[in-house]
Amino acid sequence: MSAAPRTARGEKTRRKLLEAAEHVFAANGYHEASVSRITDVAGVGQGTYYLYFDSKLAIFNELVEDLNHRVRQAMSEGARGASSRLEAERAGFAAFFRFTAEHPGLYRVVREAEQVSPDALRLHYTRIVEGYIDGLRDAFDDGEISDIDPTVAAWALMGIGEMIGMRWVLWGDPDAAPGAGADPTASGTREVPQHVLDEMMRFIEGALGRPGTAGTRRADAPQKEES
Amino acid sequence: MSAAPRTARGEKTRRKLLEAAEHVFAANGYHEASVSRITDVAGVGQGTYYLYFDSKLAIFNELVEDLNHRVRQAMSEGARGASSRLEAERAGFAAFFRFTAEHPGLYRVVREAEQVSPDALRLHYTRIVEGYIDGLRDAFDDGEISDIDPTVAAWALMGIGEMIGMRWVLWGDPDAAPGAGADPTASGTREVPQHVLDEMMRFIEGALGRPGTAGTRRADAPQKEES
Amino acid sequence: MSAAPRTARGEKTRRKLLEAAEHVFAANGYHEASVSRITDVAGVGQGTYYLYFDSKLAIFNELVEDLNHRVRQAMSEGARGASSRLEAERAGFAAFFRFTAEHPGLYRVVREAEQVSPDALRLHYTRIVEGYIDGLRDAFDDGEISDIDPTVAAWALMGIGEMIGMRWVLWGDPDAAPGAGADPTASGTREVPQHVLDEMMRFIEGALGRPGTAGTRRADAPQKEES
Amino acid sequence: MSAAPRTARGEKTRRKLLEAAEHVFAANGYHEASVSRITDVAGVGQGTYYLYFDSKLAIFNELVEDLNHRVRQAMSEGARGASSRLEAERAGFAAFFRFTAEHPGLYRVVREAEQVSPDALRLHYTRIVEGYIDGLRDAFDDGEISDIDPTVAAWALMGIGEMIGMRWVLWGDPDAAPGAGADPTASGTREVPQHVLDEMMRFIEGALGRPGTAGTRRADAPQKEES
DNA sequence: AATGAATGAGTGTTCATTCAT
DNA sequence: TATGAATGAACACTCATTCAT
Repeated sequence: MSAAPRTARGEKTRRKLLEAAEHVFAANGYHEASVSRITDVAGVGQGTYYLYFDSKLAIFNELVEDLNHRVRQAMSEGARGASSRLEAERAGFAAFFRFTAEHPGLYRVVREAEQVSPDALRLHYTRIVEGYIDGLRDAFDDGEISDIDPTVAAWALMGIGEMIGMRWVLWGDPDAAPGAGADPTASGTREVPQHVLDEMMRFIEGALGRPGTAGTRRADAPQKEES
Repeated sequence: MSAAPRTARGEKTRRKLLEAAEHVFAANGYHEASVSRITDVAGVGQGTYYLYFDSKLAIFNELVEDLNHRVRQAMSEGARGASSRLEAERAGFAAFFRFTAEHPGLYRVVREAEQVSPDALRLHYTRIVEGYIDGLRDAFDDGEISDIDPTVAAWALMGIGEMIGMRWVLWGDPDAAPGAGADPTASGTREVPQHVLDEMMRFIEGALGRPGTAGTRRADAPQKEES
Repeated sequence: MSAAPRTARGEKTRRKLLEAAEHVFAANGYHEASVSRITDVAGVGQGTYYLYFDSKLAIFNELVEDLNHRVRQAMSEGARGASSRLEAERAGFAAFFRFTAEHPGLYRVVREAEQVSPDALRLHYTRIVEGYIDGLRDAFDDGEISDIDPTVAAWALMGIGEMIGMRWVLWGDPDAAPGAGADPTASGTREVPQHVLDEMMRFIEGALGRPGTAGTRRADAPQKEES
Repeated sequence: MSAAPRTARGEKTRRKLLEAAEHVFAANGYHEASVSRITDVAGVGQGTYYLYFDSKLAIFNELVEDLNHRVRQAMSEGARGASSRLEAERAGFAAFFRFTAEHPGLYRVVREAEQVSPDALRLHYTRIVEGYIDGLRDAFDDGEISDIDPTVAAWALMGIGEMIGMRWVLWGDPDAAPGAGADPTASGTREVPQHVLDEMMRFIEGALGRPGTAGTRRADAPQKEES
């Protein structure tokens, strides 16, 4: 049975393990990572691991959780201070891409979570999507966007960000030889090109439409979140 | 070294292995699957596997390839006979969701490919995206959509389909108890609700804009030209 | 059960298998070699092998036997026509080294036989040694060498040839980096340097002593009676 | 990665594994031996093995190394206290044969090393030979032997010892039925008969010759070690 | 709190051999 | 006579987890 650390020393050990796990999972993916590699990197004994975590999965879940907090924080910080809804949206995406570029392992870890810990994955996406939904609701209420179902739109936005991020941040140069972009050790400093971000925003802007215009005809049938 | 089957019997065995592999990978994911599980399901000896495939990875790659052909075929068949570009688009997505519902393993396999065989994954997405790009180019040439960069738009569409599919086809009912949607053995017959498909298409329709305008020009092109 | 070939075609197939086996065993050693590699090289089906040989070991034994005939033949041919016993001895060794150089696999195969098929190994050495014994007996009878026990001397000669052959033919250049001489694919064309052969013969000549004396009598029997 | 044991318990386990490996390799040869057989004999779990050794080969190499130290030690201890060079030589050989008789696996292991770990084999022989070379040099300097090239002579001595040891220690009684001497489990208590040792020493004594006598005529061309 | 030693079930893969055709 | 398909036991090696200290 793992236990919460009861001392400052224990607290520190636990943090070391989490940090080590992030690196190891990011570099190798869940299955390639091993508990002993994590404890090596953390500089603690193998047995120590099980003082703080019940299993290999436990630390992974915690990591996904942690990553989720951090992306969302990065996104809302990025969006903060934007002068318009759309600008905020754009800044949020940019922050997301930046975070992905700086933590390419995030992507790997999260996508592998699908097989490893589906609940963690669902929670991760759902929380981000909830942020989008709130934003879309507010935007609609403020008359800035059309009456599109915010839940559907939010998941669409999630997908757009994920795919564009994968394509331009993780894979990087499109002309790279096959295999190159797949190098897990490739530096994650690639940026989404300005032009791509622009076009993506045009796409989204169009999608979300204009209030009181075409595409808003269903205002009379206000959407619940769920179908 | 694996060999292509030289006899009808061998051909049959190879097919049995591929089918077994699809089920086993779909149910368990790549890492949880084992070659011996595959050969058990196929009803052949373990050694027989290596007569046809060089490694565990080899059959996985072949499977991703195969799945890629099949989704794309399903999508273009679904889209065939549509009376308009948008209808075709919608039919394509519907076919994609149907395929996903019928082969939930597709999703699992393809997403895990990111860790396991990144090249296979890239090829998979890229091929689908290329189809989108072609369609978007034609649509633009025919004056049906705005001048948005087709590559960016195509990846956005890919993301939308992927995420909506994950959310509504694979996870199914949103109120399901956590864990339920993750059940790998859960039947894959869920459909994307009509309303979600509608809203998603509204989103896309808006995104791709109106011909002769920027995607954002849409507001000043009043609704009379609404289709 | 294997069978002797009953047709000319069968005879040819059997020979192809033996030749292939020689190459494969020589290149890889017994354990690394596989029956399927042999049949591949021979250009026949795997099943065909078992028409002619009962097991993997069977062909190995036959090969050792065959090799034994060939070295002995090479040695006696080499020695033929020598004008004196010692010259014959030297020519025999030279032929042995030449054979080893041309068939480096011989060495490998024979030495591995120790673990694989000890009887074959014993027979191999014993037969060669018997040749030495006969020669030594004749030499003694002709008053050319001392009265040393021919059996002991013969085994000593066997050891000398084997070790010198290993050291100078198989390992080749003494300054070669470790690992280099071990390369199983290294060409076996190295020769025992003249000087080494000379010194080795001096060694043997001294060992076999002078007729009518003990091997150790030699010092007081000065060189005038040198043959 | 294997690790050096950090505790007394670990030290003990490592030793148990090495001892078990010696027995198992000696009895079965490298290829027939299995890691699990070794761990069974050692009485530890399979995984434990890999705590101490990186591979099956690693323990084999260590064993050859270890055996090498032990034979050489046995040989120099055997030779210690001999009153003359020749007596020392004889005592060294006798010790070698005794060691072989007590550790028949030595032979098997070392000779199989040729296929398995050629570098280890070369090192093994080379080290023993170096001891011979030193002895021969000293003997020459002391005027006890002729000027024969010490390197060549040393390898010849190595070969003589090896072959005589194989013939009389490992195979034992010459009239034994074929197969008997090959029994890997046969007790290794056989001795080289007195007569054989005597004759072998006569052979060697003659070979090394007397200083300033026939057979030494090449004193004017002092030998370098290498041709 | 911390550790390193120990475990054993499980993995992908190989290969001598058999057999139906 | 010849074959290629099929087999399954065996192997080296890994790793999440447990435990005595």
